[in-house]
Amino acid sequence: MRTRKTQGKKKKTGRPLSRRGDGGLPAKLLAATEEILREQGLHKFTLREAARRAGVSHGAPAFHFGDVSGLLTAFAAEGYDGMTALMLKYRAEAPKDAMAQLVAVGCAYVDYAIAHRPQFQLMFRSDVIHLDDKRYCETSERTFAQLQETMAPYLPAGASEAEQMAKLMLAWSAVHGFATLYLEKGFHPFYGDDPKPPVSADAKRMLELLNASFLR
Amino acid sequence: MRTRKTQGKKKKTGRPLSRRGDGGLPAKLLAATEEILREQGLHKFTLREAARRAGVSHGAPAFHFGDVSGLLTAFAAEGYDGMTALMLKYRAEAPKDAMAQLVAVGCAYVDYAIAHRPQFQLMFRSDVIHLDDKRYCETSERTFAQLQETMAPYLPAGASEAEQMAKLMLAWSAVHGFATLYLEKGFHPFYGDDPKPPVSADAKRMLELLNASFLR
DNA sequence: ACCAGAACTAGACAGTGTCAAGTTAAAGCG
DNA sequence: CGCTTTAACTTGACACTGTCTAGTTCTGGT
Repeated sequence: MRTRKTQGKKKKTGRPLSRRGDGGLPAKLLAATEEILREQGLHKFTLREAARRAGVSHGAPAFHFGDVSGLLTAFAAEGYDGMTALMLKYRAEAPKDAMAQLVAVGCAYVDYAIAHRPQFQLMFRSDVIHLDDKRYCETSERTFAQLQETMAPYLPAGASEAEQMAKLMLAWSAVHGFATLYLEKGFHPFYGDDPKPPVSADAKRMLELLNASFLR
Repeated sequence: MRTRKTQGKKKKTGRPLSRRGDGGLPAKLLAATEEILREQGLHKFTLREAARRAGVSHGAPAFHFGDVSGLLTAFAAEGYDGMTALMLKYRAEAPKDAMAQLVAVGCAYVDYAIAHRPQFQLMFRSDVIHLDDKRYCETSERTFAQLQETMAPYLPAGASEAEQMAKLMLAWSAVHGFATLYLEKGFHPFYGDDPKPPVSADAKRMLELLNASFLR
């Protein structure tokens, strides 16, 4: 009730922003958020530090995002967008058969998680995010839709909707669980303890295994 | 470096604890932690509030846990212990065949996560926990060992160690991912949106499906 | 020329984690 | 018994936080 967003930024002339800005303080704040999260982690993230890095006063973020959760929610939503984009990219580069498409989506999921670790973690941190945020819901559903779409060929047409949903959830669970454990527990099953191996290859082999043994 | 724990509490007579206590301020603090997390969630958890609920001054927790992360780490370690205990319980109640034992472990994993939601979430929140804490590592490894043990019959003896590890990880990923998404995203695949159905049944059906389609 | 409103700034407040120093009471020892 | 040590706290201080409220400045529209 306090997010004074007034209305959209689609007036002809664009908003003026006092003197300095080129128009994008929200964008700057989101960039600062990423910086801080990457450097210090979520527990050391601070609204005021974000404002500092964006070069504005400590009260400025509240105007655009209302809340510290508001800023983080927006950042998480950006994450879903990025992940969806990566899924589409991988799919476009992959062969058109069902298996390759599904692997592409799974790889994008894991790769994005690894490349944007704190953002990915934030995307599922329900205690710090406004789960009912409109943009957050939309972007998150769009990501899920990709998974659903590429899983479709593997869902038996005869089965009940519940059974199909379950299988879909299981696939998502496997990919999500892998990404999570990879990040939070430092698993590198195929390459031992070496911390910086081709992580993407890790994900790919995991997904191949998933396909080989799970999808019939 | 500041956790003045001095040495163990195993002197003959037991420590005196000024006047009030029956000996267990750490235990009280952990109980208070659980209470707060359950009521308010992690983002509203406060060392001082924990101290308040335990009836001590705001500086007291630092003496036993050094740090806010120290307290949370201890609480997370307790969580691994509880989960291990639940696994053993379910396994004891289940038939002795490999499949039933594995299902028991998986069920315990998910059931524990649902029954102790904030604790489970904390157990994997690497940014807020001291990952190198001794007790945390021990308990966490003990939990993992249960999974490894019950998965053993399903790991092909001929395969390389890496391949076995991968399969183990995949199973863990599936169970962990399911629990996580269940909690963070509110999935109830088998019962629609009804928020309070027999959650345990949800988990069981998911695991049956996992067994049926993943484990050959 | 004027006004409404967007996009901030500046100040204040209660509450936080951490630290240093002080306090209390029991344990150990002669 | 008196004396010292030490575990287990308490108290007070500090810098910093999120949020609120009240200005301030600048702009486009009329």
